Amino acid sequence: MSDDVDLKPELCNCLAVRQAARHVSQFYDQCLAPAGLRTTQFSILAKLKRRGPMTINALAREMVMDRTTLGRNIQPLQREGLVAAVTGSTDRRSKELHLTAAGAARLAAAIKGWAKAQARFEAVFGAERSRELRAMMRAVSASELADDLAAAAR
Amino acid sequence: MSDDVDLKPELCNCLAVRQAARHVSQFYDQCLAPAGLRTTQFSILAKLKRRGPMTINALAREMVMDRTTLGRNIQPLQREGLVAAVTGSTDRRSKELHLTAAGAARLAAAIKGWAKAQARFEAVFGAERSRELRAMMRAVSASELADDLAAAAR
DNA sequence: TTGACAAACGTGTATATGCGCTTATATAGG
DNA sequence: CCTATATAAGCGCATATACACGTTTGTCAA
Repeated sequence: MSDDVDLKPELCNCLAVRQAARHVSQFYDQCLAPAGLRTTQFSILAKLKRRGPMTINALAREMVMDRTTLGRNIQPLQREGLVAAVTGSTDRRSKELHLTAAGAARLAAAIKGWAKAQARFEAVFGAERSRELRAMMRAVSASELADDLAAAAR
Repeated sequence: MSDDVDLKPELCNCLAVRQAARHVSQFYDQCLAPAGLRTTQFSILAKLKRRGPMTINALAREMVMDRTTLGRNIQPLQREGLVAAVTGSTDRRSKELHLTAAGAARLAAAIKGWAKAQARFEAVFGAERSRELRAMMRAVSASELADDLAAAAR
């Protein structure tokens, strides 16, 4: 054997998911651009709409996103007045993120673009296959990959 | 009906893939960190190893990545001498990316970490399911989502 | 030859991503 | 009450991502 491991990039699960994410993100971004939102921003507003006010930590967990990443992602939204961050009433360390009226309006305006992207995706990929894809992605997002790592470090 | 579209983030194909990509990337990044490489960097070196010297455009296409993104991603690799960029011999506009000896060495050192990540992923997710996942992701990456958009703009 | 067009790449700008470290606040134990 | 510890969030740093625009170079036809 020439190498320890035969280096076939097409076997890398990480690369596969990242490439797909780039491709899909570009498409959804194009569809949302007329409304002045990126996909990440749309997701944040949609979550807040559906779940109501949440702290940064809680929202970050739901988004499968680092806390500091979310903290930075809300900055453009705050600047535009789409999201308001208020100090928690019971815990003054925390900051509750609220969807503003302007935020709800922007979200409503963007839904057309999102629905278009979604429809196109399912037309190309198939509704059933799309369901399978989402289920698989959810399983990946929920998988506890790093547990082993922590154990090995001990 | 309350809304034009019922706003269920769990139906968004884009969000599902992005979240999975974040989660998996973090894990692979942790496994590659001891070798001093990010997953993107590892992918680039691996591609160059397997395919030989390539131009920025060609490599970007293969990575399902914007040309300018790749151009910036190779900067840290150039700085560390892992990749060399030389002006194309036949076309002086193009730049051929070459894996250096140091780059090959770094790649070899990182393969252990990658194999560990890969093994852990397949242990958690299953080998067969992982194959399906990669096939699905490749299909997504290859799908021509934006064609419609260009047609609609006409 | 030269001028129009296309292709390859770089730059400016903005957002996205996460790690390590720090600060402010809460909570439990003594 | 006060201290040790845990938790919420911010900041510095570096990389990742892509669009709009500009520059250089190649190509082809008049």
